[in-house]
This record gives sequence, C-alpha cells and structure tokens, in this order.
Amino acid sequence: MDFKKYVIDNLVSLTGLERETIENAVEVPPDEKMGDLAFPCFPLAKVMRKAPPLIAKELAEKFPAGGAVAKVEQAGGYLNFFFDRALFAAEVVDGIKAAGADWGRSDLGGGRKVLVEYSSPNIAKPFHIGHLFSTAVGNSLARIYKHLGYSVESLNHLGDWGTQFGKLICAYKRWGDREVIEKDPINELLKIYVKFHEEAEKDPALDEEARGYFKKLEDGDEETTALWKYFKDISLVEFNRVYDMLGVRFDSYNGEAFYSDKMDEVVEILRDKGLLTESDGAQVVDLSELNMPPCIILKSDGATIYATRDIAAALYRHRTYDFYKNIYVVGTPQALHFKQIFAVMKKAGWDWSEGCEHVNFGLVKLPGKSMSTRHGDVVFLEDVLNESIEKTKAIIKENNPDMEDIDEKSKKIGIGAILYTFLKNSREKDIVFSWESMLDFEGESAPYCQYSYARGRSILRRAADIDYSDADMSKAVSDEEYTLLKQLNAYGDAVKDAAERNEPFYVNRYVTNLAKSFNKFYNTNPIMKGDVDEETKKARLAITDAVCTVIKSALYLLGIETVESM
RNA sequence: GCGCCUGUAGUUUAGCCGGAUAAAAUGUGGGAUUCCGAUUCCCAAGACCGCAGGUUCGAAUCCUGUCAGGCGUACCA
Repeated sequence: MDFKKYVIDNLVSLTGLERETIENAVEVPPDEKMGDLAFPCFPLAKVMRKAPPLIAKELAEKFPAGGAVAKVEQAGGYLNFFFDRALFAAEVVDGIKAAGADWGRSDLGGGRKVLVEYSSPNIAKPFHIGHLFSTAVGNSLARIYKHLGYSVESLNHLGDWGTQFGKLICAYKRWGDREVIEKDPINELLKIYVKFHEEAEKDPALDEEARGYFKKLEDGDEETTALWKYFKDISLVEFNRVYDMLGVRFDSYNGEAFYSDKMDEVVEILRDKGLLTESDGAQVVDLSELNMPPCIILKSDGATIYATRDIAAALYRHRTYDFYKNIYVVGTPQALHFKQIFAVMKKAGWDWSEGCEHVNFGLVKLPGKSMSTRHGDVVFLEDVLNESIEKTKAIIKENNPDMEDIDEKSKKIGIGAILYTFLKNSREKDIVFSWESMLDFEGESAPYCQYSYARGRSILRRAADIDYSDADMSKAVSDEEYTLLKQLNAYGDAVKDAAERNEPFYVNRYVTNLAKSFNKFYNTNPIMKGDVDEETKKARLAITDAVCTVIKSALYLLGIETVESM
C-alpha cells in the first residue's frame, strides 16, 4: 500500500481539487510530532471562501477513519496525518526484504542512455587532490543514474592532447633523463614541466619552440609521437593505480587525442552552415547576441583548440551512443567554455545537444593559495589516500588489536572517509584542503556510517540462529523504530533528488541520517540483550537487517565500501 | 568594466521552485554504558540568515539596490 497515495486519493475526493494541486501541496511536516504528512489549507481559502483553520477542521472530520491513516489532526491551517505504524512497518520491512540491494531502485530511466564524463586527468601530470572532486562526483552520479534505471557509460576524457605536450616534449628534450623518469615517472615529468615554465618566463622563445613540437605532433611526426605515447603509457599506469584504490572503472578512456582526427568535419559543418567568421585571423562563431565572447574554432595559426575538440567529442558521442543525457563533471572555471560550445551546437541545429549538461563543482584550494601544477603546488591524491589509510589502521589497532584483515578494512574505511568529505556538501562550494579536516573521522563521516553498519551486522551475527522472517511488526512501533522505518522508506526519494540536481550529497546526507537514527534506535531499544521478548526481538532484528541493506546500498552509490566489523 | 557563483551559530555546512519554533556536525560545558563493540547515545549554551528597501496573509527563500569574497572574461585546458 502506498500511504501517500492513500492520503492524496482521499483528499482529492473530499476537496474536489485537481490531483496535481494536492500532490504539490502535500508535504512532510517539519517536526515528526506534527504527523507524517501535512496538507496546508491556505491555498483553499480563496476558492472556498473560508478561513484555513476552518477548512482544515472540516476536512479532518470528514476524512475516513481506519486504514492506512490512523489519525487526522487539524493544527491551525494545516491538516496533519498520522499513519498506522504497524501497517507501515510491515510494509517497509517486507519491501526491503524482497528488493534487497534493489531497494530504492526505479525504472525512471527506462534504459535511456546517460553519459557521465568525469575525472579526466591530464597525462604526464600528477593526479592531485583536485581531481578527486570530479572523480568522486562523477563516479557517484554514474552509480545513482544506474540505480534509477538509466544505461550509463562512464567516460574518462583524458587530457592527452594540446600545446602542453609541446611544452613537455620541449622540456624532455632539454632536461629529460629516461632512467630517472622510469623510477618515478610523474614526479620527474612534473619537475621538468615546472622547470619549463620557470625558464620560459626568462626566455619566451621556449614557448615558440613548444608550439613547434605540438605542431609536429599534430602532423604525425614519428619521434614526437613516440614520446607522446610514452608519456601516456607511464601516466596511465599511475592513474590506474589510483582508480583501483578508489574502485572507479571507466567504459572509455577516449581522450582529446582520440578526437584529433574528428575535428575537420566539425569545422566543415560549421563553415557550411555559415557560422564561422574571421576575427583577428582566427575562425570563430560569434555569440554576441547571447552576450558571450566568440567561440574560437580555429586559432589564427590554423590549429584547433579545446572547443573544437569538445564539439567533435559531443558529435561522436551522439552518433555512438544516441544519448539522452551527456553530463560533463568538470570544474566551475570552465562554465563559460561549456556555455559557449553548447550554444554553438544549438546554432548548428543539433537538437540532441539539449541533452548536454555541465555539472560543475568548486575548487580544491590549499590554504592561502590555489593549486597550480605549473608551480608545483600540488597535493598528490595517492598521498592523501595512503595517509588516511594509515590513520585508520592506527585507530583500529588502538581500539581492537586483534581485528582481522586490518589492511583491507583500513583501506575501505580510510578511502571512504576521503570520498565522503568530497560528497558531503553541494558541489559548488570550494574545499580548502587541510590534513586535519580531511582526516577528521568524528561526527558526520564515512566511518560513522560504516560503524553503524558494522554494529548492525554484528548484532545480526549474534542472532544467526533466530528466524525473524515472519516477524510481527506491530511489536516495532516505538518512536525510534518508526522514525527509522520512515527513513528507510524515503531512500528512493533521496536517490531521485540526487539525480535530479546531480548532487550526490543528497544520498550522503540521507545515509548519515539513517545511520544516526539506527544508532539511536539500538541505544534505546535493546535487541539481543536483556529480557526482550521473542516477538519484539524478531521485529527489531528485521529492522536491523533492513537498515544494513540500505546503508550498504546507499554507501555504494557514493563509491564507499562497507566492512563487516571494524 | 561586464558575466556567473557564494555570503546562515566560534568553525564547516543544510534549508533557497515562499509557509508551522532557522536544521545538523564540529568546537565548548555537562551527563549515560555492571558494555547486542564507546569510531555509540543524551542534555545545554550558541544565529537580528552580509546590509538596506520592496512584493505577500506570510520572506533565510522571490524582486531591486548595496557591500564583501571567489571564478571567468578569444587564440592554455
């Protein structure tokens, strides 16, 4: 039985209002004591020409007694509904038991294709803490869309093309030493890259030389191509090590280079449609009517630019996947760039470009400065993850010296803690990096949720020989139990909200609140201890089981793993 | 200069398609556990929601102005 639907159905027949009006008006009261659902009667005042409290009072009297709704109350201009707790509890617990990890899943997506482009690090540069924002958000969104029945492709749009490679090749030719690089690839490449920028400031001719190398690369010169390939290979080894730690997988690693031979067509199409104009020697699409700077398609030297590549990529993706949504999880600083290329695609008459969406996020800053690869001001992601794992290990050893599989557990908990901090607030907020806050496991954190799960599992292990599959849920109607059950029921809504706004933090907040309610529940409602009667014990075990299922599922959507004990 | 975003308890944030006492965490001060594992739970203090106007029965939420900060503003990505 759908409790909300039951309330709405009755309100529709009682008031004679449009179903949609009622659906939009019905809300969850700010305080549980006020009820489970509320109907504000204010909008009815004008139509019915009566004071809201009076309307509420009349409706309360007319509302059918019994069934899913145990009690209806008038409170000021509000009509408050209280569900039948036992009925509700049985409904939720049975639902979760039947659905398992699929609880909260829906067919909203109907198999439609959603592309999520995320992570997208630059080859030959360190995978730093800033990249985790895109990686964590993108990975989570991919899982959330899957949960909602979409067919998802995870795309890693590697930064493996562009003038920067001219710079790197130039730097390598001058100061590179293959043997040194083999030992610590990314660090050494970063060193010569930083040196390049330092030297280029003194000698601008270096920039010219770098552009020359990139031109050679674009023209397919053998030696430079071999170098480029070498940089890419050693970089991917490093990146994959981090992705393995994070449990992140991609369906495609087609980066910018992949689209390098697909840009001519884009240029031709835009030219044919009469969209290209010359400006200061460059070929651009004028966007002044949209109050935007022009979008450069070909630089004055005839070379392509990232806008060209992104448009080529979008066209390729449309042809390859016929996507419903094409999501770019890329930082806010590139907001204008995406607005521009989306505008160009629209002008080109590509209706499908409506499905393109830039999901932006804030900056990860170092205290007092921005992170800058050029200046070498970076914090390596791998270092942060390892530090977090070490800290977790120390905590476990202190609390529980005999714990098994400490290494594996520390990894899941330590990495979960880092992921959590990137997924706990709305995306657009900047994150100021500090070891202290990054390694803070107190309060709202992944370890808090993981601990709740582990405790729940521990209790279930103790109850291994009890069959609670036929639990009488009318034994589980305390406030704590009821609160918990309502939250379990709301899982699907949290996932939908997260997808609707492309904000994983809705799931994060959901699972944290669920864990909190569970902690309170088992602190106030004994399960396996004391003289709890058998029927109550079964009902509480059934709830505990359901909670564990949902915590695990929700954490999975965030890319965070669970442990059976910690 | 112009565009976009942000400004809510000491700190980090939620709430922002208007509604019932502005919600959490952390920090601070107190308390619970003869322990289903204390990485737990409970209580308290703490906010003129940047500022000023306006719309409305009602504004943290919408509009206007203003101040502060961030990002962007054509041949890097």
